[in-house]
Amino acid sequence: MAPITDEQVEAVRALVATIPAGRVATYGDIAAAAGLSSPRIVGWIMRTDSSDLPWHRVITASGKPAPHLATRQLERLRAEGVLATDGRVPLADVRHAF
DNA sequence: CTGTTGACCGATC
DNA sequence: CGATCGGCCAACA
Repeated sequence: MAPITDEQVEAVRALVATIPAGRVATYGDIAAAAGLSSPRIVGWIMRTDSSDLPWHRVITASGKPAPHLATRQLERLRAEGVLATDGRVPLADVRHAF
C-alpha cells in the first residue's frame, strides 16, 4: 500500500464519527475498514490530527484505551453507557461492526 | 539519510 | 497473566 493519502485519513475520521454512543471500535478495525496498512497509522492520526471526533470510543484490541488515556476514556465511556469491568471494556458486547 | 518513537496487533515464551 | 519480538508506517531530531 502506498503512503497514506488524505482520503485514508478522511475515511478514518468518518468511521470514528460513525461509531454510535455506547459502542466502541478497535484501532485495528478502523485501520482495516479505512484501508490502512497498519493500525499504528490510526494512532498516529489521533496524535497528530486533533479533531472534534469522539476518539474516546476508539480502544485497543485488548478492550482498553491507551495507557495514559485509559482512566479518562473509561470514565467517558461509562457516561455513554459502556460499563468497563476491571478497566476493561467487554468488546464482545460493545464492539461496533462496520 | 539514519535512528527513535508512538493513541497498535498478533504470536510466542 | 506478563514480558518480548517482529512487523507496520509516518513524524521528528
